[in-house]
Amino acid sequence: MDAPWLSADEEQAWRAFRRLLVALPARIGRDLAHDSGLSPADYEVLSTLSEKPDRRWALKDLAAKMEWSRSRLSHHAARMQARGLIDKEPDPQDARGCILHLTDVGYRVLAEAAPHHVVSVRSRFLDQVSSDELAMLRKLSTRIADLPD
Amino acid sequence: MDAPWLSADEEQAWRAFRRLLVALPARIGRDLAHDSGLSPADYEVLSTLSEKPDRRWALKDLAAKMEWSRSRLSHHAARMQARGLIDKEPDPQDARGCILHLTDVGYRVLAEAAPHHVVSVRSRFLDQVSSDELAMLRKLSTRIADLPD
DNA sequence: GTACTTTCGTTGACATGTCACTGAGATTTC
DNA sequence: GAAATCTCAGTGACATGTCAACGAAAGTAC
Repeated sequence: MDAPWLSADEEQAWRAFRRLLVALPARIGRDLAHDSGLSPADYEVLSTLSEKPDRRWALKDLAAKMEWSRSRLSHHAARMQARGLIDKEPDPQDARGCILHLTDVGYRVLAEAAPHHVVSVRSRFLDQVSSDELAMLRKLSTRIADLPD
Repeated sequence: MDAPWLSADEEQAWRAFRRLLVALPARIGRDLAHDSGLSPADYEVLSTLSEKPDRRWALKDLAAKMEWSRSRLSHHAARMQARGLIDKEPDPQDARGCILHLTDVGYRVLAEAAPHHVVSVRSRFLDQVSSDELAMLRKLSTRIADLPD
């Protein structure tokens, strides 16, 4: 086939980057589970909920904010509710809706997890890149992630 | 808590990079499934197998090469075998062992998938970064991925 | 206000990956 | 060469995520 192909440089860069795409989240996720018993998904839900002053967020809005499907968040919220990390309230604005609320337990778990997680992100990622590299990576990440799906 | 925390720059860079970590594999994986009916894991197995002249690889060596657990590869190979993409042979060197072999069907599926996949990787990733950025990304990725687990 | 359409959260079936364990077969040690 | 140890592939239970449905409730058009 006279397919479009990758140059040696592109091939090696893509391979190296793919390794990073797999290894970095795996390592940070493992740290998180070890330190706090939370999955990366748990942490994302808890930390996003905690951003709102009343620790409440409509399911659909939280799903949109995290770029999750509503189905995924519905499943995950059910599991987190069973563990007491969040609870659900009816939405007074919309009888179909559902408000997720970070419980005190959830907040304490998050508060305990956060500093360990920051150490993990630092040691496994931030400490390894220069500020120039970090700035470039940020621009590049935003540019690519902002492309249409 | 007087926890170690992230600066605004670090925080934004980490957020942007996390978006990329999620979005890029998802998009390329969706393209792959749409174009070829293969998952990213399928593609990685097929393409790695195809690198050997005889299209054969011992399960443990293939798992090590791809940095997968043997359990994961065992499960995945069983599914791929059921679809006729690969088959399994006893290892003449080691009666515990298992040789995975890319079938003709698997090879054809890979050959059909590859050019589409290259287009996808190009349009969603390579075309979006300059050669300087790509070189930096490669160095940075290798440096981080090579850290101990 | 009544039908059509859209949105919301949930559900169930399914695919994938992890983990702990197993039995068969190598390898090492003495 | 027998016994202890390690390695290999496979397995089952489980957690997570996707997808296509669904019923209920809003929103829209007429």
